[in-house]
Amino acid sequence: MKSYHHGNLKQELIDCACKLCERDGYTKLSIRTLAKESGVSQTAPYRHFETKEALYASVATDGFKKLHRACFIDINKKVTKKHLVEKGCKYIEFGLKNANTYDLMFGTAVGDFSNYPELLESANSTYENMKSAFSKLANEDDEAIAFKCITLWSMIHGLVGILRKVQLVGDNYEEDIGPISTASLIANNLEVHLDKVVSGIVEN
Amino acid sequence: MKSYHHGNLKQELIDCACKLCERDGYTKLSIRTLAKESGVSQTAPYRHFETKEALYASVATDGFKKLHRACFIDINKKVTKKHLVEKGCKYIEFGLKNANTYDLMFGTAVGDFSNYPELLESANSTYENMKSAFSKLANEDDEAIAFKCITLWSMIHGLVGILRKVQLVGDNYEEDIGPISTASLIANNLEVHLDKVVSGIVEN
DNA sequence: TTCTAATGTAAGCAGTGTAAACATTAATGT
DNA sequence: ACATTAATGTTTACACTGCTTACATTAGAA
Repeated sequence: MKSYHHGNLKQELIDCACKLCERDGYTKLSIRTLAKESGVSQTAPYRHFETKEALYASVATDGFKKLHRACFIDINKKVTKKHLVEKGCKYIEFGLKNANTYDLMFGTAVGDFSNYPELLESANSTYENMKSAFSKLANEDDEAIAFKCITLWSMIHGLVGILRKVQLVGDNYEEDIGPISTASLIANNLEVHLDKVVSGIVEN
Repeated sequence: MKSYHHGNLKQELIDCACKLCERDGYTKLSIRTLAKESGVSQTAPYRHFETKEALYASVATDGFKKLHRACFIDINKKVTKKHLVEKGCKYIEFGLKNANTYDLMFGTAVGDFSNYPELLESANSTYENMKSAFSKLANEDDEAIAFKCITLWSMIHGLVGILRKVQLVGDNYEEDIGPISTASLIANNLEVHLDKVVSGIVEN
């Protein structure tokens, strides 16, 4: 016998949404199927998410938290260039392995983050950590550091987009040197590639 | 008196779709409103676009053609680093000023470009031109050049994404030096910023 | 001029986000 | 302990969507 109240619906909806968004892309997700999945009426989710965008925001928040965990640099220990390279790789890996969630995080599905404080906070945390890391690495004023952050962040973020777009997987780069094959090369030597990039940013 | 056949429906639909996609974002576009706009029945568009994705593909194709025009470097003349910087700026400007169209071009709304040959071709043309430009600039093997292309392209593409995400417009960067304000700084000094980036890529 | 392919329409299905009115239950204040 | 309220769930319904099917009109080739 099933009780009228679910008990933990909100979290279950989020978990389920995260899974489905990542599996099929967020465009395929419907509130109705989500409700069905949790064995609840079609409109029940609206008690926990005012709009579909709010649900997206929760999924994106979850994504940013995971990204943060993947890229976190411990500021209390000594920070080296290698840390930035390594965590940059982790970032890119996250973007490639969680492509659909990444779209939700950096696309336009959630319009204004400031409508969702938790999303805003989780989205900022990764950036803040990166900024702190650069601070520890070299003693510079805030502006210079922010500059470096945005430069590196752009590079990394752009690589995720481009590497995805050229659909590299399983490509044989020996036969044809073009954008696709080169993307494979980069993807398979991410660390080397990023090392160059980070060097260029750090040493300037 | 209106004739049964429209005469130029396909092109009119594309034009209208481009306009609406850019104005409201492609998610807001419906085939029905598009049909209404052209004074034609709801299902008429399906004679020209098998699916909505096909319509998106046409809009994206149009976008890539415009991008190509904005970034084209004449290969027959001498190519300099300055050209790359300048056209890089144009690229970013295009991405920022046509943000919604840009999403369609680089997002996942159109899944596999190879289903739309014209789209594939227009999408490649910019890249090919960039590759040629790098070739003229320095005599290197194809792999090295492709590497540089992807590096620059990623940087530029990433900047579009990041600059958009931090909503820089009208931001006062004197009061508070943080990520947003720095984005403004970069956006307002794109050429200087890109010059550094391109230098790093060219001279290595 | 006839036939056919291209292009248009009408009607309808299954699915969507979400609003409104109502039902049940958990939480709270006395 | 009990009444009240707020939270959470259901039902019903509206307006909208992409797309299919069957049919109508007409332009262009034979």
